[in-house]
Amino acid sequence: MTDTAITPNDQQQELIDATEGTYLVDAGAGTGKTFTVTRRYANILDQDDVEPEDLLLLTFTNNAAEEMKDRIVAHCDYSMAALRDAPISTFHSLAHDILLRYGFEAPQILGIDDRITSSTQLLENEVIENERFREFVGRFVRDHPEYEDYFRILSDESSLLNLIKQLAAKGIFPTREGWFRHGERYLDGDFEEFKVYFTEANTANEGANGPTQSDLRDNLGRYGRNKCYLPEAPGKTELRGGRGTKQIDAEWANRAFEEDRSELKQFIHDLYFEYIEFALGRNYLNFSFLLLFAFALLCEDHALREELAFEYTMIDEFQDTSEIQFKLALLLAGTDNICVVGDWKQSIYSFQYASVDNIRRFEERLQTYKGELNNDIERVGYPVENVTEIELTQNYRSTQEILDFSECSLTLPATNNEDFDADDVRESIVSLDADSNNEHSQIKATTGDDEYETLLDRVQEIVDNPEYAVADTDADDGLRPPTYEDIAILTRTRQFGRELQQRADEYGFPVAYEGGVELFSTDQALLLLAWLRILENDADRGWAVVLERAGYTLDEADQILDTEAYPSNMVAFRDELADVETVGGIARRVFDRYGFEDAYADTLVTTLEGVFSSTHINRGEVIQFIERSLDAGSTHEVDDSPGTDSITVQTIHAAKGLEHPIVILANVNQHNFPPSGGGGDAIRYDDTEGLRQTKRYSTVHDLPHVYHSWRHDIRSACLSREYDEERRLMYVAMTRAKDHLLFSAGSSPSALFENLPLESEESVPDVQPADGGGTVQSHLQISIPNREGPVAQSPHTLIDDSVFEDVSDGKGSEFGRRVHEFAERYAEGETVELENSEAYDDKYHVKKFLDSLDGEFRVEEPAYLPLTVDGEEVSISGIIDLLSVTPDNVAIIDYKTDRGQHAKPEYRKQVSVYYLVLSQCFPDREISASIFYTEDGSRVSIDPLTKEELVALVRAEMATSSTIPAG
DNA sequence: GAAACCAGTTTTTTT
DNA sequence: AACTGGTTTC
Repeated sequence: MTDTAITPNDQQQELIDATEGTYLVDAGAGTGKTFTVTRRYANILDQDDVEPEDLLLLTFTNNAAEEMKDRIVAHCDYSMAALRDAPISTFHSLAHDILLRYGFEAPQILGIDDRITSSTQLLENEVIENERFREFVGRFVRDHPEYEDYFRILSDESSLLNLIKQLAAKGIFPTREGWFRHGERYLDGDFEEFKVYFTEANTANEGANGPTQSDLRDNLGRYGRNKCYLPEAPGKTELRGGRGTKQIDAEWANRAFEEDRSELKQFIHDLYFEYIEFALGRNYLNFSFLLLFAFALLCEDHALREELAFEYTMIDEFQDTSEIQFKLALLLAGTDNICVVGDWKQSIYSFQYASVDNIRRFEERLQTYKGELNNDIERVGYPVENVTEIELTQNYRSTQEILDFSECSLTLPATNNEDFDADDVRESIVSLDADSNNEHSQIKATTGDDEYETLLDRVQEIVDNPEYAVADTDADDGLRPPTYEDIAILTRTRQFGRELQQRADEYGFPVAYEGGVELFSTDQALLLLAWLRILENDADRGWAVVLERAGYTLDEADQILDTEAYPSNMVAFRDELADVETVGGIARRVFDRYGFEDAYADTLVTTLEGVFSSTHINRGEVIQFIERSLDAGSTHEVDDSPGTDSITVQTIHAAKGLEHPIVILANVNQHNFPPSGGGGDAIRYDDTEGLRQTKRYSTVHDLPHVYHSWRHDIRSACLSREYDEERRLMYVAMTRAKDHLLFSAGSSPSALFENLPLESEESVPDVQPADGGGTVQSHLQISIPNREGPVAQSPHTLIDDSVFEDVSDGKGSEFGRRVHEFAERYAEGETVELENSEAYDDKYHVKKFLDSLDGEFRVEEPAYLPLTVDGEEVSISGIIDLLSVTPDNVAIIDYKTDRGQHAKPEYRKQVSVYYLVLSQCFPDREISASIFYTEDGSRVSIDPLTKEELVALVRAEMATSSTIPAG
C-alpha cells in the first residue's frame, strides 16, 4: 500500500492527532493500522521539542519495524539516516541494545556473579538450545540426586525448557535465594478462580425430565480409568457418589487444589536458576532471558529507568505481546503518553506466550501491573486511570458481505459439546465497515471425500470464471475474472498444505507454498546428511542414500555395501570432501555435484554457516544438528517465489497481515481444526492452577511406579479447554479475503465447519490436469542463478515449441498425458485397464514395448545437469520418462505421442541432457538413449549431443531471451 | 434417555 | 490427553 496520496479518515485522524494521554486502539483487520501509526509517529515528531529518541515504537517483528521506519521517513522531515538509531524496534532488539549498553551487571540482580559481555551470543536456533539444555540437565541431575524422581515422570526434558520460558514470559524469575519480587505468588495459582470454574462445571444440567448430572460429574466418569493412583486417592464412588447423584461434593474443590508443592517449586527454582547460570557461563542468552534481564535491570536500576524514560510510547500488534513485554513497556514509558494498537480478534500466538488479556483487559492489567511494580518504591510515576479507546472501523480490504460473515467465526462452538457464551464475545466485537460498495462476494462451503481433489476442482471452477470476478481498479467495470494468483488456500496445519501442493503438482496446477519449509527433510538436506555420515564412517546409512540417489537398485546397493566396493568416482568425491574445512564448503560441494542450485540449497548453506560459524568443523555435531532438526520438524523461511501466476498455499499463521482476493479456508476437519490432543508434559504451569505435576514417581508397595495425580484428574475435569484462539484463527483466515470466501472440509468436517451458517455442498471432483504444468512432451527447464542475492529462477524451454504446434493437432496435451500416465502405471506394475480405454492403440504399443524390455524399470526420474556457460552456473533439469536398468546397460526412453517424427531434432536435445546426467551416475555402464513413438510403436535411437554442443545451445537460448538477468 | 464403554485420531512459529 | 462417534447397558 502506498500512502503518499491517501488522506486519513476521521477515526484515523483522531488517533493521529491524539498525541497526549493513554490510548487503547481497537484496529480491526484491514483498517490501515500501520498507515495510521506511522502518521501518528510523524505527527508527534513534527512537534518542535520532540526528538526521535523521545519516541519509542515497539513492534513484533523486525520486518514490521523496518516497514514502519520506511513509511515514517516518507512522512516527516527526518531522513532514514537520522532515524537509523531511533528506537523503532522489536521488544527483543530493544532489550538486547539496553543490555549491551547498560546491562553487563544485570545478572547480579538475581544473585549471579557472571556478567553479560559484549561477546555474549544470542542463541536463536531452538534445536541448538535444546541440545545445550539437554547437556545442562545431564549435569543438573548429577549435581542434584534429590530431584531424580522428577525426571522419571517426564517424557522429554526439553518440556522443562518450555516451562522455564513460559514462566519467564510472565515475569516469573528465580533469584539465588528465592523468586524475583512476587514471582512466587503466581506459582501457587488462584484458588478463588479455580473455585469459580469448579462450581460452574459442577452445576447440574437441565434435562427434559428434571436435572441431569453436572458436566464435572460426567467428566469424572473416566476417573481412574487406565490410571494408577497412590493409595491415598479417593475411590470413584467416594468422589462421584452413587448412581443417581447429580453433583459431586463441593469439598472436592479444596481437596483437589490443595497439595504440598514446596519441593516441586524448589526443584523448578533450582533448575531455572542454574540454567540461567549455565547459559551465562557458556556466554549465551536466549530470547526469553533477553527480556528477563532487561526487565530486571529496569526494575532495579532506578537511575537507568529515569534516564531511558520515553516521552511517548507506542506499541503495535499489542495482541501479540506477552505479560513481561507489557510490564517492560510500563517501565520504559516515562509518561502516560502510551498508545497500544491491536486487534484482540487476531491474537493467535498464545503458544508463543502472547497474552490476549493484555489487550482485552488492558485497563485492568495496567492498574494491576502498576500496583505490582510500585509496591515497594515508585517505578511507574504516571497515572494510568485515564484510558481513551479509539476504534478504527473503516475496512479497506474486504466487501461488507465478507466482513459481516467473518464475525460469526468468533461465536462458533468449536466442538460439539463445548458450552461457551457467545453473547459475551458478540458484545465486544467492534464491527467493521467496508470501504467499497461491491456486493459480488461468493461465500460457500464444500465437502468432498478427497479434499485435495475437491480443492483443485474448485480452483479450476474459479479461474477465469466471471462469477468469481475480483475487484480491479484498472478494469472497465471495476471487476475482472480471477487468475491462479488471486487464490490463496489457507490451512490450519502445515502438513495439509504440503500434501495439497504435491497433489497440485501431479495435476500440473501452479502452486507456491509460502511460509516456513521443513528444510531438513528436503532431498538436498538428506543427501548432505548422507555424505556427512559417509565422512564420519557411518558408512551404511550414508552410502545407502547416495547409491539409491545414483540409481542403483536395492540389491545392487546391498551388494556394494557388503563388499565395500564403492564406485570410484564416489570414493574420489568423498576424499575431496574430507579435506574441506567448513560445513558451508562441504554443503556447497555436495549441492554442486547434484546440480542443486535452488533456494533450498542456498538456505541450507546459510543456515548451517550461521549455526556453525566457528572455523574448524565438528562433523559429528553437524550430523546431530541435522538429525535433531529433522526430528523437530524445524522450519525455515525459503525465498522460493516462482514469480509466476500461481495459487498461494500457506498456514493461517503465515497469512496473518496479508490479503488475497479469493480465500479458500481448507482442512476444516476434525482433529485438525481445532487440533485435538497435546496437553503439555507432566510438570506444567497454568494461571489458575499454578505450578503442578500431573504424575508422581513413588515406590509404595515396594514397586517403583509413575503414579497419576488424582488431584490433577479432578482439576482438569473442571477446566475445559479454551477454543477462543481457534475461533480467532478462523477469523484471521476469513478476514484475509477481499472478494470471495470459500470453506472446504473432507469426509469428517469439524464442528467449526458444521456450525457455519452456510449450506455446504458435497462435491464430486472431476479434476482435469491444468495446462502449462510442463509434465508433458518437453520437460526441460534451464535455471540461471543471479549472482547478486537469491537465486532467480527463469524457466526456459530449450526446445522450440513451434515445432509442435502443427504436429499435435487433434490429439493435444491431454492425450499425451493419458498415454504417459498409462505407461508410468504399467511400468510400476499396477494393473491397468486397456480394453475400451481411450488412446487404445498408443497404450497397446507402450504395453507391448514395456513387455519386451528386460531391465529393471525406473519411472519419472528427475535429472539435473549443471553446466557452466560463459562463467555462469546454469542447470538444466527434466524428468526422464523411463529408465531400463540392467547390470551393464542403462536405456533411456522418452515417450512421444506426436503424430509423425519431425520434432526429432528437438527431442535430441532433451534426451542428450538425460544421457549426460546418467553417464555421470552410471560411469561403469553403457548408456543408450531412444525415443519411443507411441503412435506406431517404433523405437528410435538417438545419437546424443556432446556437453559442448549443449552448452552452445544454452548460450544461444540465453542470448535470445530478454528475461534472463544479466550476470 | 442417561450413563458407561470402546476405538481411532492427533498443531501453530517469531524473537 | 482430549475429543468424536458409535455401541452397549441399565
